[in-house]
Amino acid sequence: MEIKKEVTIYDLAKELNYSPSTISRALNNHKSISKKTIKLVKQTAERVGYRPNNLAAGLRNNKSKTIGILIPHINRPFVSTLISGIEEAARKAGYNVLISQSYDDYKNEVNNAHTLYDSRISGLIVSLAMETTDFAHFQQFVDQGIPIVFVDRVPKVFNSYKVVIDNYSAGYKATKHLIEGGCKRIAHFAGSQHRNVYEERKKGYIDALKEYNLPIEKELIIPFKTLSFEEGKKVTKKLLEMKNPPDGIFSANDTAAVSAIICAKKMGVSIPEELAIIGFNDDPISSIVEPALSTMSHPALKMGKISAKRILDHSLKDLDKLLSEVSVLNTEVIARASTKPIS
Amino acid sequence: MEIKKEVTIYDLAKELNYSPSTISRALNNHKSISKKTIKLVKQTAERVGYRPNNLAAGLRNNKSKTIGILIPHINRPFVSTLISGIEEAARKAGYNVLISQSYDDYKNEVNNAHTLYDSRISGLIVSLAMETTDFAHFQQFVDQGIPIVFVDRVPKVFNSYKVVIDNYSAGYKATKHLIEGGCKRIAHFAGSQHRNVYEERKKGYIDALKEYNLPIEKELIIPFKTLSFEEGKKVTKKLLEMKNPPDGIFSANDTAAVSAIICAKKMGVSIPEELAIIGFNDDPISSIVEPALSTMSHPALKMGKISAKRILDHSLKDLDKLLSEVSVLNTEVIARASTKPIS
DNA sequence: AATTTTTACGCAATCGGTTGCATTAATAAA
DNA sequence: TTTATTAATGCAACCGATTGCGTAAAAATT
Repeated sequence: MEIKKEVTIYDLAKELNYSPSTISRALNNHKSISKKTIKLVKQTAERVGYRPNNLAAGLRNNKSKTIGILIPHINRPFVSTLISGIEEAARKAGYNVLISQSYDDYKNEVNNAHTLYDSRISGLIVSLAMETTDFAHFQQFVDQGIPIVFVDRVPKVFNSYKVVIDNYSAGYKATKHLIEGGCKRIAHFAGSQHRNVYEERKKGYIDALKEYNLPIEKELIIPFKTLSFEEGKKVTKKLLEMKNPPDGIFSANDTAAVSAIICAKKMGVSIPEELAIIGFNDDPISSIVEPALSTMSHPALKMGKISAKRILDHSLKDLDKLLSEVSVLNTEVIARASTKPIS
Repeated sequence: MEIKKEVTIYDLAKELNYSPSTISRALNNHKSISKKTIKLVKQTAERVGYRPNNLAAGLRNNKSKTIGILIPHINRPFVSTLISGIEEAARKAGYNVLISQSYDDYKNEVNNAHTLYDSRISGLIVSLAMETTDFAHFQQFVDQGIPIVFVDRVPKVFNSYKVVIDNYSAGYKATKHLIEGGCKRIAHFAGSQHRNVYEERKKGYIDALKEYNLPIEKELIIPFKTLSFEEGKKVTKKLLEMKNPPDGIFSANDTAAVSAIICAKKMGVSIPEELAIIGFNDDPISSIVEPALSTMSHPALKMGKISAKRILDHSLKDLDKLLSEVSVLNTEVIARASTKPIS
């Protein structure tokens, strides 16, 4: 199988008796090239099947029109929708999207950051691994003026773009929703306290309890490792076997919340009467489980689009300036059958 | 903000008094470079924070170590898991992964194929858009000897790598499962007949009916556009309002199947006694819905890994030769509560 | 008509690795 | 010791697009 020779701007130049510079400028709509020439060049390019070589352009510009994504796991509803939003915005702007998953492992995150850097991406979108506390692997991007957008799971200290929801407020709202439904003993399924999202949700939970003069009980605040289905079932079983079991659960994600519903039902505990449950994320399973899970909305698509936009707009900006813009999106309680109506 | 000068192999060359060629070869473990030199070069590279420029290497080699993915929608369980599998295998081999979604639109698919080509990917993994019937946009890859792996939704005619499940057999098994549970009138939620997956599932369905001497009734074979939740509800309602409603449904995906369960329950139809339902894919919702949905397994992660492997191994192969290998994976009935046990 | 400005384009260097073809030094074989 | 090999490295061209600077021709201005 012979490989066809690719057509380059040099071929176009020869064909049209122009210099490669003119071809290049014509293809990029450079203002110093006449409309007529531009049209001619583009038509010819189309006709002969010219395709630009991003690698060559990228090398020359020292940056490819590519956004890199570094997330824990692709195959989770929130993340895949986030990526979808990024991809859509990026593609509209003529950018490609590189993905990599850390599997919530710090070392993978470091390696992937380097690998993405090697492709001279023009921006990086990151959702941190569960236990990442050191951010040196992002420094090289900063050194090169490459914008970083942290999304959802963001560092507290690192100076950069951030796109988040108000997790504190969300935790507060979720807990308040349970309280207003009549819950007196509310357990919390908490994620890693290294991560802002889980730390803040927990704070919101605690402050809501305080607000309503409910006691904060250590044994009702369960630290999870991964907020998985299995973990959720185990924890729920233990909780319900307590002499004084909780009458409400605020879970930091839907997966664990759904497992709680299933476990509680199996144990004959009625939902929401004996145990009200609210989750987080509005995953597809949350509206399918029975009773349907009340949860907090999580605008994944929008967060993705905003993140991409931050990067796309970055080059237009005064450097130094707005490098640390934080976008905080709103979330709301999605009340369904797993919690009681406000009494 | 000043941008730090990046360190290149030329800097390493100067630092170590070697030529750039030697540095390059050392970094790539070329056999003609002494172990000592290799070690020295790599240590120095590490120390001074050298990072290779993929764009430069890619330009020279006319191919970047990158796998391109072209799928309809990222945020679907099957697809995001497929991507996860691809990403994992690719990264292990030092490859990056570019993603793009067609949104099941032919024109997007064409554009994205070109855009991915522009990045000189070393292989393309495609799951076709719903209505794609022309494959000219893939020709440029063939012309350049760039391997294409079609996965799940594959063309019938295009000569290329393919990774699929045996959809015919799966359709047959699913239908047989319903029949053996006692169903006599089985409806089928069918997808676009342009796509192998849906066409073959339907054939399997039909042949199973024939096998068991059940009549094939046109009005029970429902052509869906997108197999969405909304579509599923509408169709189910109509079906159940027939004078002679079906007692079983084989849906070509889980989304529509779950919607059927929910709709049937709402209408007071008992599942599986009056209506047995089996879906396809084993999406997370299928085990959460009540009654839990029987479905066909769909080895997304494995399909992803195999697809990536095809591309990674491609360069090792005799060209011309095995360019059209087809990998067919097995699927099984996952029997749950939405179908009756074999009688 | 002479001068200035604008328009439209070309020249050539550059981005950072890679690699075929030397070349030199070191080792082995004769 | 001489010659043949082998090992280790350097030279220089190349990949394809971009862009600062220069220039000729056309248009505008005086």
